[in-house]
Amino acid sequence: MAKPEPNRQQLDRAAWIKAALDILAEKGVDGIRVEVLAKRLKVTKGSFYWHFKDRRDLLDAVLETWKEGRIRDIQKQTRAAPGEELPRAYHVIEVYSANRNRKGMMIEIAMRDWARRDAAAAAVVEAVDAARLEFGRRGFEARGMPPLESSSRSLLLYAYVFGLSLMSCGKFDADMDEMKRWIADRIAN
Amino acid sequence: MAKPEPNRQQLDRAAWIKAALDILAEKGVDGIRVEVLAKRLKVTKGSFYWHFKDRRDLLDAVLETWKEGRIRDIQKQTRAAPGEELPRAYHVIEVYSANRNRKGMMIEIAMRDWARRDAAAAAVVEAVDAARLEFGRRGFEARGMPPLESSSRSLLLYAYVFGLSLMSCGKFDADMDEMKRWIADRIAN
DNA sequence: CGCAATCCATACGGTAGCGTATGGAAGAAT
DNA sequence: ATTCTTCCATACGCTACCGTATGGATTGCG
Repeated sequence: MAKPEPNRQQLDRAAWIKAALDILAEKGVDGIRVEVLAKRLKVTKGSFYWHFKDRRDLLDAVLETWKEGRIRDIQKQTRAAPGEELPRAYHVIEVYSANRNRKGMMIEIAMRDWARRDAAAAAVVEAVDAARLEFGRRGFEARGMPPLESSSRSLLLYAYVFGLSLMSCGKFDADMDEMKRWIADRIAN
Repeated sequence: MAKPEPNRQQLDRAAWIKAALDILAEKGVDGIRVEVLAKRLKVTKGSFYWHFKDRRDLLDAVLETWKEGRIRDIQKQTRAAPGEELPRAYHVIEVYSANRNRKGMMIEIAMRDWARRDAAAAAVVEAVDAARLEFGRRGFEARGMPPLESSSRSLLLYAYVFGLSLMSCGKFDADMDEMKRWIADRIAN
């Protein structure tokens, strides 16, 4: 009768996708190799080719999974705290610019590197970026800022956050925290 | 007597490094394969292993070449227009955020993705970033801004520029140019 | 129990790429 | 002219991976 998922001990697509995301964070897209994943999951690729048509099938599934997750995150935040747009801007900077959320940030970078060469990945990244920018824009507009300024601040915010994550992830200065605070203020106020 | 370079018709290290940088921009580090480069240069890998010990030797040379080029660019700009710090900030944003300099931007991204997994690459990227940030900081300080603010603006400027280049390279909005102008103003003034 | 579907292991052929070994061509040195 | 150095071609073995084919094990179901 094809019940959804009663109690599955064996691997399913989700397990492969999760493993693929792990490697994506570590090694980039080119690191996603089916035989490597199989070894990591303690199975052989016979399993893989049962669940997936080929490697590309997995990659598409990874893209779709990541996209849905990011979009859902945005929607969650949107519903979460209406009327608290200012602290939210700081929070975004906090979460993404720190060494916390390291893996998530790694995936972000890998995704964008991937998007340079893959049309499907580019489309996914673009959709996620659009959603985030729109989210940020609404936050600033809710504080009474005009449309152009809101869009600009939103773009500045996200570009800054991602750009910072690219900068070697190291510290350039002892006053990094103060600098970050100055910048967050500059963007949000 | 080993004269430096009278008139060389054959390939030398520089040719391989240049080809490697081309592929780096197109496919990322993992795209740099010696047999692929050889085919592109119309030779066999017999040539490659004459000029380089192994693939890693080439990668290190690529890193060193890129690093020296970026540092030299900074120094050139530093000497070029002292006293014109404001238009220079706009110019940086212009040059890097546009679709011009596309290949250079591609290499920047590939380098940073590379730096996630390779210590040598990370060190190079960090050195280049440090030089650029210091360059920007001096620019703002020359306009009379205090140290912390200058450092912060410099960091914001570069993080924004690189972050923007990650955002799918597509347009999110019809008013993109106006937004960029607003942002440039926000960063520089 | 027997049967069928589900999920995985094993084995195979094929390509791409690394690094080595060796020979050959072309010019420089003597 | 012979020899030596420089630079590249060819051929080889080896590993990592992809995708397929096929058989085996387990589980739900009649």
